[in-house]
Amino acid sequence: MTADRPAPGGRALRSENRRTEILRAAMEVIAERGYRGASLSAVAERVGMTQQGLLHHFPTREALLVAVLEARDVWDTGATEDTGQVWPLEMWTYLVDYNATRPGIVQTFSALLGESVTDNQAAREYFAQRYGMARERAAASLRHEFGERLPGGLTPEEAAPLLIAVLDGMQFQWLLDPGGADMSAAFRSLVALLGREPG
Amino acid sequence: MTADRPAPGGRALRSENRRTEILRAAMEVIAERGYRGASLSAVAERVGMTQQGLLHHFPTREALLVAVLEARDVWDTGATEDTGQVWPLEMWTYLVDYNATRPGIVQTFSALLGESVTDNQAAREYFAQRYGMARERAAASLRHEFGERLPGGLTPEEAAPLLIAVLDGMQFQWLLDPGGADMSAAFRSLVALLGREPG
DNA sequence: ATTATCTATAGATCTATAGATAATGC
DNA sequence: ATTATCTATAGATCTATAGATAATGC
Repeated sequence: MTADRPAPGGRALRSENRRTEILRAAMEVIAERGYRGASLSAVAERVGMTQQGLLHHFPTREALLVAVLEARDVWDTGATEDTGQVWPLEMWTYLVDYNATRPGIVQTFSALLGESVTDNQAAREYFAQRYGMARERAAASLRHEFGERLPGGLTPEEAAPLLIAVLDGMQFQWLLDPGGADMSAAFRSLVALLGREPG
Repeated sequence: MTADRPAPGGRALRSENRRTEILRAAMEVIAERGYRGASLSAVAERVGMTQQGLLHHFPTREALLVAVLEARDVWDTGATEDTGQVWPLEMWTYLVDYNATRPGIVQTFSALLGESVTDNQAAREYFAQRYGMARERAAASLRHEFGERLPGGLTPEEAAPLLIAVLDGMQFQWLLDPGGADMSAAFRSLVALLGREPG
């Protein structure tokens, strides 16, 4: 539908569109087979070109993976990153609800997370850095919302990893059994636990 | 050290030992490269045999994966499964502490969990069933420990997925940054949140 | 001229089958 | 006889390079 006719605009713009199509296809194939299983041919076929043609846009397979990871960063953290603003806790709830509407992308990144603990260096660095930032951001949100002391005597820094862990852990439970595990409800349960009289 | 001399016992016993060696090697290679990346040759080389020799013990690559998954079941759930006994909540804490002493195995199963959301049917079925059981078991533990009402008005069934999610989510954070994320501490924090006056 | 894409292909793998050989245990 | 293991090999892939061809835009 989109790729049939030549796109308008100059060469550079058309090439950019093509890259975007390839990235989308790569994410689909990674969701289905993981990065290890995502061959260049499989991605190329989905875009309607040859594997060698794909390598014109991404010179190596690794470059394609890195581009996928960077693409996620762009629309996931978006503008908030630069500004350094504190996310209200509500923003996290919104993020979970949003993720619940796009299982494909959640699946892509859950598969990549799994591979990041193996010898996939690009994925490992990406996720290691990402989690560091996520924990900091979560701690800031919790402090902003609840102050220095949370229930159970927890500090925001102690509770932050829990918040991130619940997000990730629930993604797996949900992907494996969408009817049996409710990401949004689980996250709200955690917020309910945290949003009480400190003690 | 162990594999150099012929093992004592009959043929069947020696074959069983061999299978065990192969399984251990397979888990190591899966930890390093994921299941997709774990070639029969790589596993065989680690045991000191050829890939074709390995296929004598496990007729297909898939059979080897299934055996790895079953092996985990044996010593993970062990005897508790059959008896149907309720785990005290302390048992979960003990499990986390134990896992913190064996990063290799945690890595193997985190990698497999990642692949389970892709088209790896054996892993998917294994983990889907495993999580169903884990949530039930967690709910029973929570009910036994805290009764019908937990803080935040949560029921044991609502809190159970959180407990499992924190276990899994923290494993990833810990594997990616052992110094920056403390699995045991995080789990204890969750227990602290749950073990308070219900409201 | 530059860019996008293709055909051809080298060089590495990978899984699995076929069949030979050596060692073991009744 | 049975079991464990090996050599040889078929048949599929996979990534990446080389070089040709067509289309685009200054």
